[in-house]
Amino acid sequence: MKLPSENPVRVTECLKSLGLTKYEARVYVALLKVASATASEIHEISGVPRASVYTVIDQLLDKGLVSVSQSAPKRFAAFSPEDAITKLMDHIEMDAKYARDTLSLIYRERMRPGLGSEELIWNIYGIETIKKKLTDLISSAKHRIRIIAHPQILSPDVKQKLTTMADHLGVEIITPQWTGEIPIKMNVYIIQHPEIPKELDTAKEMMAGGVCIIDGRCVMVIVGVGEEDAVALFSESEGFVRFFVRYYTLIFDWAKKTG
Amino acid sequence: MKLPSENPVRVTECLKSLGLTKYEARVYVALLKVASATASEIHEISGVPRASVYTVIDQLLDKGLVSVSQSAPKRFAAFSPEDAITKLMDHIEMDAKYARDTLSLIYRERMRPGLGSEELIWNIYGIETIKKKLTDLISSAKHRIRIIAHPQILSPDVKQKLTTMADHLGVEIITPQWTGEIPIKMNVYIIQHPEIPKELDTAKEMMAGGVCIIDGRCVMVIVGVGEEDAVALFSESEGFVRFFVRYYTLIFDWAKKTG
DNA sequence: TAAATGTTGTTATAACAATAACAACAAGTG
DNA sequence: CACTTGTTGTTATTGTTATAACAACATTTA
Repeated sequence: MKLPSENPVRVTECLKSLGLTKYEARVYVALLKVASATASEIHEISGVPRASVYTVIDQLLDKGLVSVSQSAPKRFAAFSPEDAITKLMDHIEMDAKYARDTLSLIYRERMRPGLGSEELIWNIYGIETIKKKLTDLISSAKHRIRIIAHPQILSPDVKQKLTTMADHLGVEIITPQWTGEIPIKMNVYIIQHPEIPKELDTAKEMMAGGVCIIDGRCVMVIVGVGEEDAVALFSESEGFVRFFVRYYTLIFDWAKKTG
Repeated sequence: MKLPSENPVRVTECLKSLGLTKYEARVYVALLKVASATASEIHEISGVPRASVYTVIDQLLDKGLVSVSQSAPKRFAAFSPEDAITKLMDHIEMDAKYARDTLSLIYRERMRPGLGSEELIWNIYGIETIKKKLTDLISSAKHRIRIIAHPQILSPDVKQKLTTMADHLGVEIITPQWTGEIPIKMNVYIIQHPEIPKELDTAKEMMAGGVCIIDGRCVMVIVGVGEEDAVALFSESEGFVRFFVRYYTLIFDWAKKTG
């Protein structure tokens, strides 16, 4: 298989996630390199077995990615990548729309919004999912937002949402670092090297991520913030919330005393 | 499997084309119906074997579509369809972008643009592909566009493109029907019930679709126009073009005579 | 020219990989 | 004890990949 120096495996994998099989992807890519080709030539360029090329071409014809000339021997040609990718994506987007519409109906009909039972503690994995959830939580606040946060957690989206919310409810943030201007209506406490009181030693690693308390109603605790190990806990459980409100209050008082 | 009355198979198929397996789709849909559920409850709602639910949930966790509470027994909950579908689509769109960029480089490096050898006659399948190709051809005209077309072929896109091109080159259209206003610079000949001269009887079915001649350089002949049997022929072959230029001229002269 | 060789298109079979489906077991709970 | 939970392993199914075989036709060779 003679593909150029861009990563052939990666482009094949990408085409696979657009709905092509490995052979379809390889044949399509091979045809992009030439004006037209016979099945044997496609076999030589792509490495797909010659006898299989015919079946694969039929599939690509069905998908509208290639065209055939009924010459002897038959010759085949690819439509442009722009057209082909657009065509594949249009189909996927239609499926996505149907799924979204149908599933949203189901989701709205269920008993209760949110993550479920109040007494449970939920694990949320993945830094993007965590940030998304955090932004959603901030948006849902009605009275007060209290945050202890490592700067990595304070993404532009999160900061922007906090700034917006600070216009009509209390927002307090304790962080070792804040880049940019502090919005007028927000209370930001910057602590460069927070020393945690000894009695809270067991919660020391909590400072690596953050604690976000919304309305004294729910809490999100961000424990790991790496790309692969990003984990957050979320709960509406009274006990859980109480623990972290106390924790926050302690840190907050201590932060006010030291700076 | 107790899914509601929307087509459960269809939504599962749509989720599969977004990258989920059948079991993943079923579990995710099941979780959308409840605030949270244990593995046994998921099994009862979705029909996925209880022992398999655990593996499937792990996969959905990796994909960020669900969340877990480490209670006893564990409970699981779904993120909203909007978030989930967006997440899946973002990933697919990244793949599409990479594929598009990479393949476009390849495509531009090949020897010759277009559908290939001039002497070949290319089959193009699918009404949307045909319309797209037709629009592209119209765009590529340099001197003159001559069309015999059934109204079904004259989609808004095609008409718009023709109107644009008519501003700086000759556009002639013979059609049994034209909806809307005829653009000033375009020559449109409307023939309500075209009677084809006897000697052209063999080409009678050609009138069902159309013939588009670009610059006397290439021709596209649309033969079938149904959703399933839409086929067009395209060629830059001199002989092919000559035949259809003659055919067009005959029809054109005859159309001018009969009004 | 006939025979040998090569090419094309089609069909069938085998192998492989991923998913679906099922079975079994240990530990914990009521 | 029966039931539930979580885990692991095996089997069955399906779709894709890979290979083999053959007939018909085209080209080359002797």
